[in-house]
Amino acid sequence: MNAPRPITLQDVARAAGVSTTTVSDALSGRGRLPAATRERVAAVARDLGYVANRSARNLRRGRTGAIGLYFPGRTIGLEYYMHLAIGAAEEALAHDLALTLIPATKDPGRAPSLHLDGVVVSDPVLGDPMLETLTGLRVPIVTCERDLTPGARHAGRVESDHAAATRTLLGHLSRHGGQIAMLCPGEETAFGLDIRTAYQGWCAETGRTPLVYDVPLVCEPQDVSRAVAEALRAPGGVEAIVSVPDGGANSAVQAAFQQGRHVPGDLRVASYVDSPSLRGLATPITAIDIAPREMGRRAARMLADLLTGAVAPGAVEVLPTRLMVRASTSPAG
Amino acid sequence: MNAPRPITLQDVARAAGVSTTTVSDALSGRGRLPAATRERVAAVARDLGYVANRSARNLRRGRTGAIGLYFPGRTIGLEYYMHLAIGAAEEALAHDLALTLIPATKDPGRAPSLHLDGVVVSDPVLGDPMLETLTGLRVPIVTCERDLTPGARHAGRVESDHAAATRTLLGHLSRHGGQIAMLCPGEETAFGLDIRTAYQGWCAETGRTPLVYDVPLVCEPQDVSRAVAEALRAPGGVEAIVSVPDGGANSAVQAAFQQGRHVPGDLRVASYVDSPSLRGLATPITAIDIAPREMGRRAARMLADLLTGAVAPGAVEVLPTRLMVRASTSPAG
DNA sequence: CGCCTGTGCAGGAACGTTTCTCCGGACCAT
DNA sequence: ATGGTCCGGAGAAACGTTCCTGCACAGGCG
Repeated sequence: MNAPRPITLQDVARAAGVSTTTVSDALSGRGRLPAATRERVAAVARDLGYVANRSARNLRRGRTGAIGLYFPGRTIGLEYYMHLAIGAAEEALAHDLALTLIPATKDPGRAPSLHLDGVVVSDPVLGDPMLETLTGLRVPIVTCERDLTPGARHAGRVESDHAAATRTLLGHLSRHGGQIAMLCPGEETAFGLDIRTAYQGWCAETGRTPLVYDVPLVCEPQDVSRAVAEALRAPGGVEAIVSVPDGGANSAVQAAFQQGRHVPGDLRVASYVDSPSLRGLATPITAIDIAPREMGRRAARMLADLLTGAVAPGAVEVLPTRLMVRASTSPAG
Repeated sequence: MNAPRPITLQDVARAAGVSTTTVSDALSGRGRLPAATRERVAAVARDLGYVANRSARNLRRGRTGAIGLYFPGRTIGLEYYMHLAIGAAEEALAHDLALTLIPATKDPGRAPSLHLDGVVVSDPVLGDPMLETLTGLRVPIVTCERDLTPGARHAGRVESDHAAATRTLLGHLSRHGGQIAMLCPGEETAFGLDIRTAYQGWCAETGRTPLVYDVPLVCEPQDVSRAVAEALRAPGGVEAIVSVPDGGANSAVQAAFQQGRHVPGDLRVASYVDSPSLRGLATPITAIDIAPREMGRRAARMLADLLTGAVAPGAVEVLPTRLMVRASTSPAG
């Protein structure tokens, strides 16, 4: 518990018989030093167990050494965000940045106590007051998915091509020309909006009637059962159902069964969001891997690059998605 | 983007016509200053929008201003941890600390780049090499649940009384003297160990044969179906099944149904871990609320208090749990 | 009137880095 | 020899706080 005073640059300098400048330069790769000196100093530093004091470094550099991660409160719990957070933390650490969790606070007055070099905002929700608070920090912001707020301009963005993914999934599901119903969350996030729009576009192009049912992203089985029951009564016949939330897909299978439809024989069911729990079901469910961990990684990397200037503001990166075909939509299933 | 130079103590001092010492004292409540001066200086600071530079403060105080949060990689994804993380972040912020996510790293060599005042370790897993790495940081550690590592001594701990909760749940389930089967994760965490031990003790006391089935904390429906099928063949008759993982409870209900047992009429099913998804099922499932958010809060608070000296090392806090009775175990159900 | 205590504040030295500036010497060409 | 260039490195000033120390003045007491 009684901490031995940490080793400082000065300690290393004394031990190596050089100035602190030389030590700093040697360890950072700056300055004009012969390789021999660099190595000698580095060896001394290593032996002494020197580790730079971040506070001092940050003070001097005018940085904070940390980036924040914010996601809207309603949909926490979803494992998607957990993986995104871990991916972001890993990548941040690789860039020598700490990943600080930003809790949604009622009181934006406390926000100034956030002392960050930049912020990653995952799935900004239209109208979320925290967005304004974070913008008020006047640091670069990278969003995961578009911010639908009118006039919002952020330093960077990573997004998935949900429109393309939706069409791929619909194309995979479509077989006999029947309707495909979709259980989809609202339009207050780019995620929900893009999927919905793509679905409606696809329906128009293929001459189908859109069957959209509103469900929250964290949905309850009742919501799903009701929607499925209603969908199966639609004129023209429903040949497939897509539940956008991963938590709703299994409920859809169950609900279909209770309506006397067997999956995948009588009805195909897919989830939009993939998750491990879909893979292990009695009837494994087809879904789209939207790679949350990679999303977190890329966002953190982009923010880090934005901070060093390696990337110019306004950057946009698109994350590939993969359709994971499983028994719930397989002809053989 | 072009940042206007932030307001410093000196700026406030100049504007208020006092020294930086006075400003610092006025804002921090230290020193010998009349209330009038304090208020005047505070007003100036507020008007100028002064916000203290954390790096400088931390450097001076020899602190880092951040605490870390670590949870073992395998069970990430569980919404329990997400809520715990948010609770910890909220409480940390209230104590003017940042909550930094610590990703599990293969390379403990990079760990020194973690510059933290303390660490919260959630559900330490026996044999996790990161535990040693974190201990090597030589900062106070608060664990959520006991660390089973022999000889492990941490600065503080928050835990739930899983033994008592288990007995409460078993008492609630027991009705006709039949067996109660339990699907339980392993003994490499205090969580699994305590539940298992309490279950076995209870069985011994009530003259029952323990029926324990190993399932991972993130379990797949197959694991559960298999265990349920096996349990229902047990001699003496099974009157209830407990799935410790929340993700397994609904699978257990389904599996029981496939074995011709109706819940709760023919068989009662409960989850140990509660989660929102259990509440919304067709047959809502009884479970124990182990309050992850509060767990995160308490752990962060304890760590903060440990840092200020408000709490002495060796502190242990026990979190209350609540049995949430729902239709899956209700006579009326 | 002198001394002592207490009040209200200012000075200034840290904390550990980074980085700008500068300096001595070696080396080369004139 | 003289001047210029380059190399290897040292000095020292920041960065914005905190906090220890000290000073001036006021009032009370003998």
